[in-house]
Order: sequence, then C-alpha cells, then structure tokens
Amino acid sequence: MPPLDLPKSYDAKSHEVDVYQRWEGAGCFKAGAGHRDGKPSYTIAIPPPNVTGVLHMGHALNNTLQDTLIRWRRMQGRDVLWQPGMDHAGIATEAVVAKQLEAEGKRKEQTPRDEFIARIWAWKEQSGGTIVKQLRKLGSSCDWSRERFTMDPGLSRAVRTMFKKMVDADLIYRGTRMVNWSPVLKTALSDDEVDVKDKQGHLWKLRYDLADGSGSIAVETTRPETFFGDSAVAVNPSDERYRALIGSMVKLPIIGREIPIVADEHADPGKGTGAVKITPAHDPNDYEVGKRHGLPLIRVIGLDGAMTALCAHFAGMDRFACRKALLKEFEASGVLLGATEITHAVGHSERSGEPIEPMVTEQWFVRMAPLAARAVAETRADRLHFHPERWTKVYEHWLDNVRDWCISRQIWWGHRIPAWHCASCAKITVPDADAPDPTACAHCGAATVTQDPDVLDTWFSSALWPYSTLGWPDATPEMSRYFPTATLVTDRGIIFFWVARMVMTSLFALDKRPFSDVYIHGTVNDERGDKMSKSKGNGIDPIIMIEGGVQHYLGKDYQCPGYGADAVRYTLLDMTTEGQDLKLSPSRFETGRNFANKVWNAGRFLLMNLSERPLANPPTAQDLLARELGFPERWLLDRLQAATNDCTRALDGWRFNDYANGAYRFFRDDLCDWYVEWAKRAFKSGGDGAQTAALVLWYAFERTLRLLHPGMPFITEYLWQQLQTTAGGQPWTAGRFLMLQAWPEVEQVLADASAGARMDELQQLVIAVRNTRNQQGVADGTALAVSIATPDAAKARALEADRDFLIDRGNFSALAIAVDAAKPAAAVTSVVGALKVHVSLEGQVDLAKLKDQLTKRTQQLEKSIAGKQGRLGNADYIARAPAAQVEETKAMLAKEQAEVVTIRETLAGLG
RNA sequence: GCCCGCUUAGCUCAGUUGGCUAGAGCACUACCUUGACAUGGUAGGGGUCAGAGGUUCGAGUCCUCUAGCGGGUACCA
Repeated sequence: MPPLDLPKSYDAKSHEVDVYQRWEGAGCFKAGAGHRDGKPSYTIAIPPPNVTGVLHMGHALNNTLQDTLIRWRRMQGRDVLWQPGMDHAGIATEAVVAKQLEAEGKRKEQTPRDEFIARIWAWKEQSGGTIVKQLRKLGSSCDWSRERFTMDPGLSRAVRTMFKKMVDADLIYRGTRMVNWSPVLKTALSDDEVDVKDKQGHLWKLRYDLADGSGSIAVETTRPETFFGDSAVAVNPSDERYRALIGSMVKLPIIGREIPIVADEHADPGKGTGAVKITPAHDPNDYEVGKRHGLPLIRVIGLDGAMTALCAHFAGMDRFACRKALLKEFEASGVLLGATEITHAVGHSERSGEPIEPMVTEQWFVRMAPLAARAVAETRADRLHFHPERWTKVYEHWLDNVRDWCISRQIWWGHRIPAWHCASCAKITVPDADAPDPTACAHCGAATVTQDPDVLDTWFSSALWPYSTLGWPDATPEMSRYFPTATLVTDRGIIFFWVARMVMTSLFALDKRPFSDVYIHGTVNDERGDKMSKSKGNGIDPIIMIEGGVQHYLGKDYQCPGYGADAVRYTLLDMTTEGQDLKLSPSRFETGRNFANKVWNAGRFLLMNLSERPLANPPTAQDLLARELGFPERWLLDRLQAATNDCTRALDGWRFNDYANGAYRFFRDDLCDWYVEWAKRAFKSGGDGAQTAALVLWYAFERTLRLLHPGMPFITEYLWQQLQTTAGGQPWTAGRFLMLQAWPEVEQVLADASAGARMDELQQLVIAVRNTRNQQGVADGTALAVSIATPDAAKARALEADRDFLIDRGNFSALAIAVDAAKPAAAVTSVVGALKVHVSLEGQVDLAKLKDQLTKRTQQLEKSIAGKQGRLGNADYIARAPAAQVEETKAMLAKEQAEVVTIRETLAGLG
C-alpha cells in the first residue's frame, strides 16, 4: 500500500473554505457559468434575508434546497442565475440603531432624521449582512457579483417607479382609515403584521344610565377604558328587550356625555347583554357601525397608547393602567355590574409584542381587489404551481379575502413615500420616477410642497425583488435572459407577505408571473416539535454545526465537533419530505457526517488502488463496453443507471429526501457493500481483471460524485479533483470543476435488465451462509465448505457461472453445486427459494436455533401462501385484476410453495 | 368556528397514480478492530400502519365519521 496523504477520517474544516474560494475565484457562481448551448435559463431569486439577520436553521434549510436545485440545474447545462441579496428590514433595523442611541443616552426623537439615517447606513456597512458570509459557509452558489440590497439606488428607483405606476392606475390611494397601530413602534402596520393570539380576559358588564333617569341599560366590554370614546350604544332592531329604547339617550358615567341608543344589525341579541357600546375610533367593527350612523370619532387613546385629554382624570395614563384604575372606580360607583372570565383573540404587534391599538389615521393604501384577482387567475389557469399543491388553496383564500394593504409606516428607515403635499391647495404631487423631487405643486403651482414624512412598508420593495434585482424598470439583458424566474423556495410563513405580493406586482407591471413554481418547505422544529426560537433557547446554530463549538440547546451544552457544511446539508435534505416539518436535534447531523465520512473513505480506497494502476483517461461508457465485463460489473453499471434515474426524477418532483436516499443507497448498498468488496479480490489478483475493476470503479464512483454534488458540494468537488490524478489529469486544472460537469444521464447501453434478479439470488445465498455462520457462533473470517442443491441441472449450470463470486463474497472454503448435492454429516441447511444451502461445520451444530429459524420462516411463508391462494381462488380477482398482476401472483405463489417444500424436507432431515 | 397537515418499529420518518412477505436511519442484541471507513462491517430482534365504518377482486394508500397532536385563519360583546 503506497503512502497516501488522505487521513482516515474526513475533516470538513480543512477543505470547505479552500474549495469555496476556488469556485468563487474561477467564476463558477456567475450567472451562466457552465451554460451549454440551447439550454434554457433557470433562475432563483433568493428570499432576501434581513440586513440585521443571522443565519438560523430555517435559512440553512431554505438555502440548502435552493442550492441543491441550482447546482443540479447548472450541471444540466441550464443558464443558471441564483440572485442573492438582502432587504433593509425597516422596523427591525431602525430598532437596532435606536437601541444604540439609547445606550448613548440619546433618543431617536431628538436626533435629526438625516443624521439617524446616516447612522443606519454606517451600521449596515459595518455590521450588517452577517448572514451573507454565513450563506457562503453553507456552500451557496449565488452569483455574489450581482448581490443587491433593497435600498440600492436601482432598487429604490424600481420602488419609485412602481409607486407612480400604481398611483396613476388608481391602485394606490391615501385615506383616513382604521388601521393596526403599534403604540410601541408608533407606526401603522399591515394586517399581516398582526399576530392574533388567544388571551385570557374579562367581559366587564357596565351600567349606562338613561339620560332621562328612567332606568339603565347594561353593556358588556373587554375594554372598559374605551368607554370615554363611546358615541352610541347599539341594539339589534329585532331585539324586543330594547326596541322601546331605540332613539333615547344614555349618559356616560364620569364624563356625563350623552350618546344615543341606535339600532344596528351588528348587535347580536345572543351575545352578552345584546346591547353593545360603540367606540368608532378604537374598534374596527364599531368604526363601521359609526359610519352607518354618522357617529363622531372620539379618539381617547393617543398614538403612544396613553389616554387623551378627553379622559377626565385618567388623561395621560397608559391604556392598561387606566383600565385597572377605571374598574376600581366603576366598582365603587356601581357602574360595574359584573365580570366573566373569557378567552378572546387579541391582535398583537408581531414585532414588538404589545396588543395592537386599532386607530383611525391617515395612511397610504394599495387597492388589492384588482391585483388579487389577477394573482388568483394565475393559479387557477395553472400558470403558477405550489409544491406541495395544498398551499394553492391557502394562497387563493388569502387573495379572495384580502383587504387593502396599508403601506405607509411612521418610521424613517426605508423608501420615503415619493409624494409631496401642497400647503396651498392640499393636493398631492407624485412625480415621475426619474424626475427630480418636485419644488412646486403640480396642481396649483405653489412652491409650498413638502415630501410625505412616512416610508413604505419593507414588503413593498420586497414585492418587486424578482425583477428589481434584474434591473427593472429598464429593459436590461438580464431581464430578458433571466425573467420570469423559475422557482421560489420559501416557507409557509410568508406566502401572504411576500409570495402573493410578488405575483401581484409582477402581473401588474410586467404582465408576467414572477416565477412558475413555488416550493414551500417545512418549519424547523426542535426534537420535541416546538418551533425553534431564540427566546425558547431551542435553536440550533447551523454555523456551530458546520464549524464546531458549544451549542446551548434546551438547557444543555452540546459540544459539537463541527460536522461540516455537507453533513448539515445532507441531513436537512434527508429530512425534507413533501413540506413536512422537521424535528431536529444537534446529534441528528451525525447522519450527514457519517455519510460524508463514508464517501471520503470510498474515495480514499479508490485513490489508493488506482494510484498503483492509473488510467490513461477518464473512462467512458464505450471504454467499459469495450472490455469483457463480468456479471458484477454489469450489475453495478445497471444499478448506477437506476440510481441516476431515481435521483433525477426525485429532484424533478421536488422530493429532496428521495434524492438524498437514492444516492445514498446506491452508494452504500451497491457500490461499497457489494462491488468495492468484490473489486478488492480483483485488485489483489492483478492483471486484466484488476484493470477492468479499476475502470468500472472509476466510472461508477465519478458518476456517483456527480449525483451527490448538488447535495454535498464540498467533499464531492474535492474528491473529484483528487480523482483526476488517477486518470491522466491533475487536480484543480484551470476551469475544470465537478460543479460544472454534466449531470449524469441514463446510459441505456449500460443497462442490464436481467442483472437485478440474478444478483438478488446470489446475495441471498451469500447472506444465508453468513447468517448460518453468525447463528452458529462461527467467526466471520472462517471459511466454510458449502454445497448447494438445485431443483434441476439447468439451475446448477447457471449457478456455476457465478461460482467465483459466491466463494469470494460468502467466504467459502469449497463450493459444490449439484441437483442432488447431499448434506454433509455435520452441516446446517438453509433455504433460498428452491435452493438448499448446506454449510459444513466443525463440531456441534446448534439445531435448536436452526429449527427455530426455519419454523418461523415457514409460518411467514404459509401466511403469505394462504393469502395468495385465497386471492387466486377468487373468481372476481381472476376476472378483474390486470392479467399481469394475476400472473405475478401465480409466479410468486409457486416460488413460495417451492421454498416451503424445501424447508419441510430440511426440517424432516433434522429429525 | 372554519381550513389544512399529521397519527406506520422504542425514537425520527419514508411509503408517487390502490397490487410482491410494509421500508430506512437512530437506538437495541450478537459477533468482528480484515489492508477505504469503528464517523465502520456482518447477521439479527422489533410494527394487528390511531380507532370505527364504507368503496373495491384487493386499502397503510380512496371515502365518511371519531379521537389526539400541530399549523393557519376568523372573532377584542
């Protein structure tokens, strides 16, 4: 054995950085790298991570899937672009810098807007975008030269263009509406940024006295503090209890303001007391009631969540503190008639966590109905596909029910709304996207215009991502080459936020869908099934899994040795089944690490052996066929074709686990366990057989590396480069990379349909003898004499052809094959189909174990035989089942019956 | 309330259009440090496919209902 500088175990850390740099340095990630003539383009626009973000396991999964698709398509010769970039994450990023200011004892409100924005840019340049570096560690083959940021000048221009286009199409309007207000963030939010949670609360029953002193009416509310803003009490017009009261006035407690009792269908006689207080300024339903009855909007809670001056001595108090204090007072004064505990749904700000305050404010909106109609039409017309398909319904349901989208945010970091308000005529000027900022009103000409202070929702710019990154609104070469994109890979959480909005804007502005397929993967959970999150301490850091370190997980410290990116990727692929959620634990990544090590060692074996007998050139299918291939070689090459087909079909069908498994099973079960072991014999004997084995092994292993590459790019690239030294080449030759080699196609000339069944029988014979050896307590290394009794001479002759294979793989000291092969004196007989396998043993034979096994097998077979006999005895089965099916059952039955007969004979012989 | 998903070996999960004796990994048992690999090998043990009905020649797979778990969505009277 020549010295070899490959260590016994694969150490990912010593290769991954180097391999990545070589790829990037050689331009392998660039759009169009490896493109072969005539092949169409394949584009994925990355879901842009937040500039504030760090890589978590969900990103690792998301990007592993994208990279697997991208590398696979690139190897297929497609003109591939994986477009990377980040979004500016308006609220999150602003919060980061606001916190920094606080640490310095300053407040955002006291900082000039320009200065604040400058600070955010400085922060972004210095510490933003960590995640992009981390994506490289994962192996992501994005075209980094095309990295984009939503606040780039080009993308900002796209935003401005879209805004103007939508204003002109009457799809964007400004209006005073009830919106979701976050008192903590002090901005409006869209409906999608509200997290509705079930909360324990109380239904407080309040007594409102009639103004004329003739009695009172009871109302129930979960939010007594809003009573200051009540403008009416509503009752259902059909409600007999209150019919007489409609039109009379009640006098609010404490403040004494008088409000009418109105009739409105909104009041449900079955709910509460049937009479409901109406606070149009602080409740969406009440807002609608208020509009119907012309009730005044009385704002009693301010933008900061504190009670306004209209709230008597509660003015200035926080809304929740006010509730507490108010109830005390109500109780004392007899206004509070009772309380029931209830569970009710309360909207919370997704980002800051506090309960949303419905607030009537002036905001910008996108009119969704016309956009949504077109977006729905795409799936209905089968032009846009979700995988798994069930997400189509979720997408369509949202679009069918969507309300107008509030796009203005009262923050500073983002795209400032390109609209100017005129102080003279109060009209709004929205300039053309490429025009300079207006200095005069487009309506009255006055020079009294000021830009709207608000910025756009971050998702407004994200909605343009698939084309703004390619240069839209300009007709760039990239637009014509890579748009529409092909696939979007994301999770279910942003189907509404992002996927639907991209479809809407793209159809509106470009009359094209932005992508044809949307793959929705599962959510990454911890091993208990809970979603991973920082606050729960159950997150697993992909970078720690790749590079090693201490992982704090579920209250324990897990010492991770560093499994490498390939291991992390492979494990995630292996677990990705049809969009089901993943349950992960740190040790789960051993799956991938172990497999990577196995690949490494197979490569090591090949390199050791082939360095002794190098090939002149990488062998082709024709080179292999030119030689006299033995049966195991033909079988292996046939299996390779099947594996190639399986892997391709799996990726084609978005079945990532089938891809990972298909490659794994061929590699381990067929290539390593059977062929490599067989080839060792050939290598030992040398000569022509060794040369054939070398060719076959080189070919099969090299194809396997190609198949594995999209999932495990680093180790496969490294081994592939090393492999070149054994076929007349050098590693890292300019421009030669595995990642740009062709994805294997099925080579029909190497397929051999008969090989499978033949090998199957041989393997069973070998396993039967190994089993006997194990069962009888004979060491694996002990060669045993075997004789096989066949039912007829033809079978005996057929088996003779595989004598060498059987002897070698079964470790036989001798092999006799004959129709009447007799059982030697001290021997154990097992049964393979209609074959009896006599294994000679020295000394005691454990008959009990043998009998147990044979009896168990008989029972198994009898059950199966009875089932088949029942089926074949059924006239309906014969008449209705497909003929081929019936034939197969008959053949199977005959086989099983033959085996039972043979086992019975054997058992009888044991006495 | 409505919608969706899940329930298969001790654990985590596969099981394409209904059709061989229901599979894999981990864990477990026994044996093996043999010249690619103990991050390994060999051979095993382990499942009335959540429950009940139905369709069918045939159901883990299709339909209905029930139970449990998870997700989404609606509702702050």
